[in-house]
Amino acid sequence: MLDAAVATFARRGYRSASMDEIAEAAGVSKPLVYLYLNSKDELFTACIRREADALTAAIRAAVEPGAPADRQLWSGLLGFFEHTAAHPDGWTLLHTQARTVGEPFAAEVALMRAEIVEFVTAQIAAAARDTDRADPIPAGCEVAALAHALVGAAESLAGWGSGSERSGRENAATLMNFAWSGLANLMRGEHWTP
Amino acid sequence: MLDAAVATFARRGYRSASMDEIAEAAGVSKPLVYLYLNSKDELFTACIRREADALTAAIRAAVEPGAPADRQLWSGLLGFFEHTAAHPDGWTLLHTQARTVGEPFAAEVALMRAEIVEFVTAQIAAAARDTDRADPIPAGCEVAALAHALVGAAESLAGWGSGSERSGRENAATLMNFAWSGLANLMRGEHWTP
Amino acid sequence: MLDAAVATFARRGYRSASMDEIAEAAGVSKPLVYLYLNSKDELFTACIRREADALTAAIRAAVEPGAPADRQLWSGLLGFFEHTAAHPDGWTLLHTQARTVGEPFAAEVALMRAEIVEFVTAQIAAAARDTDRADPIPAGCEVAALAHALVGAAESLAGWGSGSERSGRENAATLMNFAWSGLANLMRGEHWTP
Amino acid sequence: MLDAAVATFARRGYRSASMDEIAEAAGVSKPLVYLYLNSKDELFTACIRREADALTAAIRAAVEPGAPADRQLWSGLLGFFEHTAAHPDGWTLLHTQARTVGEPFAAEVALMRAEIVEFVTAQIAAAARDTDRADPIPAGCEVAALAHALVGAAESLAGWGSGSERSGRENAATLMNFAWSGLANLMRGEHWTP
DNA sequence: TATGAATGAGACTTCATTCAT
DNA sequence: AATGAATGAAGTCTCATTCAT
Repeated sequence: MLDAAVATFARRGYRSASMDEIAEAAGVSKPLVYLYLNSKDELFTACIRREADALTAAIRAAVEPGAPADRQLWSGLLGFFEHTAAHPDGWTLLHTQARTVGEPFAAEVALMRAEIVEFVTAQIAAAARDTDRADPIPAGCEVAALAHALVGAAESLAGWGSGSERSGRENAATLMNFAWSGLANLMRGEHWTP
Repeated sequence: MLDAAVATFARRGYRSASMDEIAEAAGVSKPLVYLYLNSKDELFTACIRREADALTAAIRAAVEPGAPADRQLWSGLLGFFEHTAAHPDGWTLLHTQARTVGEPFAAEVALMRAEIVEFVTAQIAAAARDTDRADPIPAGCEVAALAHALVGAAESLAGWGSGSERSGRENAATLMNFAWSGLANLMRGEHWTP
Repeated sequence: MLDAAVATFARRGYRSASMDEIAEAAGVSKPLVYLYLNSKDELFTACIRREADALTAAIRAAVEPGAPADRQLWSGLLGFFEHTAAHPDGWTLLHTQARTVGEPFAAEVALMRAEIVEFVTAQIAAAARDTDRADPIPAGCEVAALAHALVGAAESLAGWGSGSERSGRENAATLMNFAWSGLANLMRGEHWTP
Repeated sequence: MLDAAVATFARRGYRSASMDEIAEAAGVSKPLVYLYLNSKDELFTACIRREADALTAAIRAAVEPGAPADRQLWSGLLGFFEHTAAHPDGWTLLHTQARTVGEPFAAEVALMRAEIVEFVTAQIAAAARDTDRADPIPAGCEVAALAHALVGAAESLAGWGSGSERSGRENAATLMNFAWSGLANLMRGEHWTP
């Protein structure tokens, strides 16, 4: 029943999706939906919560805990791309729809995103620690900004990949080449300056 | 009048924003809105179109046509970050709201985004041409993917910057260090492999 | 089970009381309610009928059959006030709720009220017969009207008494002083005229 | 428009009366009703308020300010009976329907009723003052109780009169004979005791 | 040109009522 | 005998859209 709701919300948005539509997609009657999930709000929250948990669980399951930072980031990205590709509706719900409805829902998603950014930040910081340089990252270019940029790039590729037939491996490899490699330079002291 | 519509749509979303609200925010009567823009759909389209044009124009105005690729990308990013920071409602409309409503509107935004991706792609390709290597970019890591990743990273930083007080220069510099530098490695033949 | 229904109907009204609520208050499942009493209408009717019968029975049990008219009226009023005070939900159901729903139910209550009015009328008529005057009650001031007035006064005191802590004896005494005494004057030929 | 609402609410009750029904009775569309009176609650409140004001105004207009107490009571009763007979729906709304819906509405009506009881109380008290007896009314039989009884009797006759064709004069005369005359006895020291 | 006034259509939600067990 | 599970029908309210002025 949540499956139908996720699909409908993802395709039509919170406001445009009607409870009639969701109930029909689920193959049940509308009052039944209200019996299990008490209101449209609660239904939407349940959908978000389920998809967010599924995504973070997929990422957590993919990373290899003890591995070096680049290896961890790589496997996390792989998990991310594979899960979003396998659950496009869920991904649309989280990335596109939930942020437009209002505070309580956006906050739910922001929490999940913060968790992912946190993970990426930790890997970058770990890599920075491994360098022998005292101050590996230049001013105005904080780790958090780098992490945000990386996550944004991943989100963009996830959305783009769903159209064409890009594999998760390709997307993850692109990001590692693109970003991680840039980070390495940065930490070696090679900045780009205008 | 479009200003009021953009602000209202950005803050409340397409479905939640009522024509009453928009008319009141514009300080005119509702039938007048219908006189100039015939329906809610057309009004929304007009808003998207105006904001999209403004953003692409700002970017175009910022780049220096004859400059080297990295310089062009840098100035384009600067234009992007400064315009989105100066017009947060417009940016929210394009990035957050327009994609949730449905095909015709999402397509409008996709067109604009394609134009930006195109510009970035061109700069990367130009940089690749300047290299003396025969095949500067490895398979599965097409230029388009790199461009998409870069644009996504920029979008993410734009949204993030609005919360804190990050300047456009900082965001642009972060991206150049992060991404361009990675590209340079790539073109020198240094890949990251799992 | 009827107890729960009476309490719920009295407190919430016919329409607002839901069958769920009643079933829960009775501590049984909803289908069981439908098994014994086939519909909400029938359940309500059964409640009314039971409370009406209980009230008339209480009054009947209170009056002393052979006593003089004033004594009979007094004891009947006492029975009325004591029963309504002891069963406030039942009284609310009959007096306040049943009349608001519509014809079939209001008629049920009207029947009970007619019975009470009838009893009062009989006492007034008996008192009139005891007078030696030929025409003890003036035109336009029929016995039935007097009885209706007396019953209305009693109903009003019953509702009022439930708020404060008035005893049934006080209420009954008030009415006897107020009304019966006026009747006595009337039968002695002393009218009030504008 | 309020006329239609009063009629519908009086006949069907608050819960059973649908906004569709009211709008149709008023000969307008439902949204128009919502435009002027914002919700069912507010509409009901407006109806109650209007009818309550009309009734108290009618009574106030009927009494002759300087007249003796019995004369004032008589004319007040006359005003009451004539107004309720002329506006049976309004009377049903106030007396039967408004009390069953819930606190805010019942309170509105209770206020009006308190005003009427207050008026009656004042007349009885005035009459008591005119007596030369020190303590004209026996214990347990407070003026307030008498007033409540009298008002209840009037309400009962108002409801009864609407069925048959009793005139307001007849009803008022009945009450004066019935009650006022009893009061006179009371004040002369003639009690009824069991 | 500009608007006050009006409405058809559709949304969320509730509830009396019934099966299958 | 008793109930968990399910639904058709109906109700309150909102909103994009249009006239008459």
